[in-house]
Amino acid sequence: MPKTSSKFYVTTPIYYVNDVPHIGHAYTTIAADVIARYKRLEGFEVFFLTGTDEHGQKVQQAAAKLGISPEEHVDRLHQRFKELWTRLGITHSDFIRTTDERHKKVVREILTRLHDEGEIYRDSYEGWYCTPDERFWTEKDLVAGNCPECGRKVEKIREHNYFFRMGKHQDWLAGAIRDDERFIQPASRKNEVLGFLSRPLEDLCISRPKERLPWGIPLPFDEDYVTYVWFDALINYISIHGSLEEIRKSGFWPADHHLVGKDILTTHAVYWSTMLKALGLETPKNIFAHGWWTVNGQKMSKTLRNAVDPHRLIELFGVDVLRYFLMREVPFGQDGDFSHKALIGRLNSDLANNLGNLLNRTVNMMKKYFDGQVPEPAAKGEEDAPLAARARDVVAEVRQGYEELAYSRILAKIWELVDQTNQYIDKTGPWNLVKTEDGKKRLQTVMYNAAESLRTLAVLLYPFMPDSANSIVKQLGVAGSVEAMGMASVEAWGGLKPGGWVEPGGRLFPRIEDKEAEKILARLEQPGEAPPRATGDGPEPISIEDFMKVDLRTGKIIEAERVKKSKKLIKLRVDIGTEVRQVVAGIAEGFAPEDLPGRTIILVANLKPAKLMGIESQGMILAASNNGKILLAGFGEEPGKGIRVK
RNA sequence: GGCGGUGUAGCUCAGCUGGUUAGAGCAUACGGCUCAUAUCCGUAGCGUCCGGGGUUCAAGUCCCUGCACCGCCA
Repeated sequence: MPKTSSKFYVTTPIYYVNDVPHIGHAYTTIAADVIARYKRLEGFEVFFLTGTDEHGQKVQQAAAKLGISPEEHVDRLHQRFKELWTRLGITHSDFIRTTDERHKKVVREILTRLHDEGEIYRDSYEGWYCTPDERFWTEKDLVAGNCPECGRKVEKIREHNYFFRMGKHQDWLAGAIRDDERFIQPASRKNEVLGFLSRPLEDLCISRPKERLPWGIPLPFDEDYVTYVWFDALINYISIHGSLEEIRKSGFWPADHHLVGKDILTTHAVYWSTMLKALGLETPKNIFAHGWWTVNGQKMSKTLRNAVDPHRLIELFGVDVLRYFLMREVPFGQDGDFSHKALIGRLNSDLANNLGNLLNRTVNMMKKYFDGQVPEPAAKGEEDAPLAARARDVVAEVRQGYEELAYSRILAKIWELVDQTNQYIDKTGPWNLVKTEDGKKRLQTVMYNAAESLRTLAVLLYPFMPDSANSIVKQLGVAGSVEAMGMASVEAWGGLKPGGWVEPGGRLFPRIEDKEAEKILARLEQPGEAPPRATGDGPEPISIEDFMKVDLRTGKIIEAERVKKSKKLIKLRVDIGTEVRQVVAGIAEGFAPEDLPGRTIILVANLKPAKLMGIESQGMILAASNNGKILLAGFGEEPGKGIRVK
């Protein structure tokens, strides 16, 4: 593997602090940590940056809602991210906040320079402004002439702002993206960006009037404005290194990987690349857009987040198990589904049965047959060469896998060595070898090889499961850590020094037996406890416009059947006049399916369809439940089908 | 509506430039071992490779078309 540079720079996005960290944040950060740890094992000087994005309207609003200042809000929230990273064993080199003076200094430097060079100009534009929402909309955004967000009236405002000449970069950027396989990954996302660039690229508005939005970095050349939050935020990737001059000298630019969620790919691929170009800096070598996690097939909601709070998962399963699951379950770049069931499956079969048991049986036999000392290899056998060959092959493919950030594939590959080592033990049969003198000679080699294989595995697994990897080498009686051994130690077979004393350390990964799994699932996957509410006893007051966004319709139930394997759910077909909807309702504890057809109910007709137990539900019916008693909302008289309810 | 993608075993997916009996993991069934976390090893089954048409000596793999789902943009 030729090294082009001994320095390696990887980033996560800086996370927006209008929300507490959840599994999605953890995912990106773990992915970055894995590659960072791997590169360190390869001997690179690694810079790994994460941080928080603390300016902008939503932060200001979130703070206002809590009745505290933006400063106080971001101070509190950024801490939550730091805490989680510590807990997840994240080895970032620095943590940047966009409110750091060191960051603001570079933002100002960049703005001044681009302004001086004419890359930023002042202009006016007209738009439709929604005062309560404090948002601008274009003509096309408007819904029936009103604000698409809240439905209220908008007014036409003419406003001055500053613009970055982004449009002129369209052609070279499209070319660069098209011609460089590595620039934007995965390929499917690259095509989307090219699609975006196939229509005219406009200049970017990079300011907001301070009177409207004070929470941001003032423009150095016009104090009446603050910097648009994205323009401010993207600069974090270089502001960490100091001035523009220092960035060039640092050796950490261009970045090797910007890991981002698919939702912010365009911003990075287009805004950021053109900003860099205007500054005379290279574009990053790679921007990798990963997918999103659903939870049990559903989009993550606040309620569901409660069940997949990273802290809770760590408490239940441990850091390494969580890291392993997230990296293994889904190819990086694709969307995936998180479920506790799948996690427990991975834990029990991959980690406990295959890997954990391999370590355990090996260490145990070493104890039993050699008083706990790693033996010197003695008599060779035909089983040896294939094992070493497999190890060599796996190491090579793991290295290749990192080139593409193919985490899931890397882990699958590593498990080929796990499997082969279990097979090796099985074929050689140490428990038979121990019975004869010749056999004992052979046994020495067999046990040595099993241990060497595990040592190799520990090195390969370290980026994903650092604590477990170090526990493996410790149990094998290896002096020193995996960090100290590095990838160089697995290039050739036989790096393990005989003579070490094994230290049985108990189960590396305890299985979660069925009964316990059931308990965990029952507790977590049912909707369960409501999430804590920010304020008051009920939801906040809403306007009549808010309410009118809900399309309530009368409907007649024409069919009802129980959803298999569900206690609560009934699948309904509801006639709302214009069409028949399939609706899954959680009312089975109050109604028998046969009692439902013919009843007129109220349906939320414009609810986004969702899948419950794999069945699509196109709406929700209104019902009240109290202590297990469920009543359907309805009418004293027959209103007819498809009537709007308000 | 425009552009792109996906549809392969019960589940999740791999199958590069078309070529011998279509693969992996999990799940299921059976067998073996006993060092080990009732673990491990082996064997087996199951697939109209979404439907239809075409190109070819040969198609899961290429072309056309239909259906379903998804993504980006509008």
